[in-house]
Amino acid sequence: MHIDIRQLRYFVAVAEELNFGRAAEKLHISQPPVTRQVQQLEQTLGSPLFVRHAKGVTLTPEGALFLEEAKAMLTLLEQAAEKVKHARNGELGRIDVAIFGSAVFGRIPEIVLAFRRKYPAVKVALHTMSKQRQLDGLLNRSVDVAFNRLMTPQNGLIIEELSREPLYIAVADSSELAQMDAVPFSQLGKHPLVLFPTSKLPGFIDKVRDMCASAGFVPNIAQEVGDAVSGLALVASGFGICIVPESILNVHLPGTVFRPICDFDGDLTLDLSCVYRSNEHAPVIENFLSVARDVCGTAPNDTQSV
Amino acid sequence: MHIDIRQLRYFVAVAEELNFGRAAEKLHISQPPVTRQVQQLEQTLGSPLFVRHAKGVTLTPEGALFLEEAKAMLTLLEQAAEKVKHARNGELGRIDVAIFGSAVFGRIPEIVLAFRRKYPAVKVALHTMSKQRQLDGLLNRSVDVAFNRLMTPQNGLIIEELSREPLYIAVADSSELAQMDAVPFSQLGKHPLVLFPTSKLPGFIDKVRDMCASAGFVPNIAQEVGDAVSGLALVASGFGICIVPESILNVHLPGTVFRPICDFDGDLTLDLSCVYRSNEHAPVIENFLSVARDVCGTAPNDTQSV
DNA sequence: CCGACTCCATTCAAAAAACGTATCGAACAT
DNA sequence: ATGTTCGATACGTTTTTTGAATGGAGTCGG
Repeated sequence: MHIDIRQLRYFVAVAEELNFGRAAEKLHISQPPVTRQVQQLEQTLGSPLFVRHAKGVTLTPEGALFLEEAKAMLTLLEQAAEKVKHARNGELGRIDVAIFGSAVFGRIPEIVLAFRRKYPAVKVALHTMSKQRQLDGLLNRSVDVAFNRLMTPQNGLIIEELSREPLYIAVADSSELAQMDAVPFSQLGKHPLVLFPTSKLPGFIDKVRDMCASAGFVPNIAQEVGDAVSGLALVASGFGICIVPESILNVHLPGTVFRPICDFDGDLTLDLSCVYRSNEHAPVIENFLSVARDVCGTAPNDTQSV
Repeated sequence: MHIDIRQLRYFVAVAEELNFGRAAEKLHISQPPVTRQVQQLEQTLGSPLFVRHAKGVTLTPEGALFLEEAKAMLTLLEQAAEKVKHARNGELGRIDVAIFGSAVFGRIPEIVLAFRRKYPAVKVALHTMSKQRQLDGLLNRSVDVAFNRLMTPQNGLIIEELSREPLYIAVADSSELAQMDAVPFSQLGKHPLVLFPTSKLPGFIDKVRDMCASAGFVPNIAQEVGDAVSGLALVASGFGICIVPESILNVHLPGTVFRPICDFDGDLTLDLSCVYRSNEHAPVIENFLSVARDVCGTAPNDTQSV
């Protein structure tokens, strides 16, 4: 009643040799099983596949038709097995990567491009989302790798720093600060600050407050904006100044210039980290991480977890 | 070492239920065989397909990938069996039909269209060729059904008359014959005849000679032409007259008119027959023949064979 | 015309594989 | 701690598959 792969193999062998005996030889078995399996196949299909005559056999029209189908199935089977092997090597599949808004100005595009070049059969799905959604996504497995900054350690997740960017000040080119080669940190207290909202980059606002406190003043936070480009636009319009990581220097907005910060002996950098599940060892993800490390020139063990 | 259809079925069942026990129930077997077949499949694929945890199982990425492939294979298998069944019913496949040059003016297009409408999945290949090539093609199986006229019985082939057309005379409209409602047969001796060459329609020239002999004169064969339209063109140019079967009346060539023949008590018709192998019982061919008979309104037993 | 040969089908006993019952063991939940 | 759920394992039984031997139909050459 049921068709068997073996029946297909035997049938194809006979169809190719047009001779039961030689087919059996090719299959490294004796001839009777070949006869029986083909007979069985013919019975389940309800139609003879060969016409037997004294000198070998020939395919019936139905046999010729079924030969095509049988071959297709056998190759499909092999290809399926091959695909699984490739998936196992992380060369095939899909990876969901969560990024943050201004990530497109940094090294993340480089990473994705390098990965796509190395593993063209892997589908990379990029999702821009907030830090909290990234964490949720990682835990409910809708995200495999998340990129963000200033991550706080989290149960079951590994945070791996890929690079660390110095902070710059974005100022209007009409501003007096634009005249300086580098802006002393103390100036931050004397100008209105444009910052990213807490929901988008939690921790950054606290980091700025801490830095200012250590320098003995409180920042004058004038406005929170949703994304880096909007912030720069406000800066250009003379609204205030903005603290940005180095990658934002790739954004050339008329009316704004970037200046390094001087006269501060604390930490004036912002990290770029990737986050992934600690219990996950899918080859696709590991391959992606290793490409990311490669692009950023870091070793795989610069990690912190809980 | 080898993947089995059963393994695929069991795997798909488990993947759909995400539970070995329920899958076994659905398959109407006990649970251990399911476990074993899936284990075996995983081993041959070299990759786990499920992660087992206390409450059922979930698919690994490789498992999800292989599930798609497995389903595709199973449906392909069913479709293949279905196709064979259709081929067996003559609803699928290919048929090679040989026709003669001027057949396009007769009922053959009707037949082919009716067949295509009834069996849209069958590919009909039409080949225009000479009578001898038709016979060769039938014997070497490159042709399944041939249409022609005045066939002589042949070993292994069945000749079946589908219709019988009265003969007409094609004359130039400027000719005196065009004035008559019907042309007396005796007039054929008094005008030059345009005929088809022996190679294209063997027998027709002899038939004409015989008819003339029985009427007591010899025809004046002026010219042999390759096809009916060329013959009519010669007629229009005043070269002579032409004996044509009724279906040629569908050809409206300016300068020619057709007239029935009168005053002859012998046979003034030409047959349209189809020829096929007597030992062949492929359903596609039988279906085609039955459509041809249907279109021509003949019974299936108007045959002559050797 | 007859015997040798080729090739597919069948028989039958042995080997292999699949199955089911019973049981184990781990992971939760109460 | 105890019961429950669910997948894995052990093992005896049944089913299926296999191979060697044989049968039987058709073909070829002398």
